[in-house]
Amino acid sequence: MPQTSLSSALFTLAQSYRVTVREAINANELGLNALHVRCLHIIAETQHCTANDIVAKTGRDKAQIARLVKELIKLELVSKCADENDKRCLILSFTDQGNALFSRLEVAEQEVDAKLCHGLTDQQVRDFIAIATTMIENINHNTP
Amino acid sequence: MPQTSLSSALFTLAQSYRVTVREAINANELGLNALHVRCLHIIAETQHCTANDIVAKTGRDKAQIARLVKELIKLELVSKCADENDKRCLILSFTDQGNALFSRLEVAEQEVDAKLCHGLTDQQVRDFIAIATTMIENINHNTP
DNA sequence: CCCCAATAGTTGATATAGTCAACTATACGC
DNA sequence: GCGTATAGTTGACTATATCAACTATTGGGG
Repeated sequence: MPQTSLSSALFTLAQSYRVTVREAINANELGLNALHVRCLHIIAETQHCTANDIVAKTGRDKAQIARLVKELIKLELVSKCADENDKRCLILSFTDQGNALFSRLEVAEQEVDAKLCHGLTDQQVRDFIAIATTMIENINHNTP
Repeated sequence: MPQTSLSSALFTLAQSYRVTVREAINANELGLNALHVRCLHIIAETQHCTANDIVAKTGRDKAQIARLVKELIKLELVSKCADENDKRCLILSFTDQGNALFSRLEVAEQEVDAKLCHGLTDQQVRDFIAIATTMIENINHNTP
């Protein structure tokens, strides 16, 4: 069935994406969900990453992030250690296991992305991301 | 912060969208969530709409839809009545209240959409929807 | 130096959303 | 009529998300 409106396209896509990522991830027996994956990405790309950084970048509730991080630590993918200068800050970093898993994860993600972008040109994908980014900014900034 | 990858753009957008719709809807004191809204749209645009139609169009679990519809009925926005030819099918239609609310809803949605699309051309929005639709098809169909 | 507002993180309680499986009632082919 | 498929409902459960209260630390005035 064709999607006509912006809202239904977005909504359907988000739902489908969530399901697909979950399948891909379950298939890879990693035992993680899409938000775990986002956290891992953020930890990977943020030097000196704290829970608060994740909250800021995801826009999620800090309680949710706290529990998520706790799970990652219990899975021994991530470890935390207090910042020397500010002991309130707990810096998150990958364990060896975490690094290994993250590599596998990147492969799995590329597969999902490839599937998602099947039949689309690179330019279309770039445009899509650019427009999505604009929309995100529109939502976040113009909130009068 | 800039969104670079497809997955994070999608994920962030879906999240932001959900929050914004919820705000818009709460602000309008309608007491409905985004899925309620989708259901109302589907009921509006589908002649002879059944719960099953909603399941098909949303891809959600039928249990979830059953409960959602029950809520809409309790709110007296929608009524259901058995099909004469097939009494298993319960056809959903708006009550007068439902019609009135749906009109208000359309206005609220247009505002969200307008905000979302601020600074984008009509062509960009059309392209965006088209690409999103392709992605949805990619996910749903090529599932080998 | 000590108090205090601000910040980082944790936790409990609760709400919302999504999933699975079993069940009822009707319909249709044979 | 009988089995089977279909529409919808329900219960039990899991996962996600949110709110508010709490601890521990920090840095800045007085």
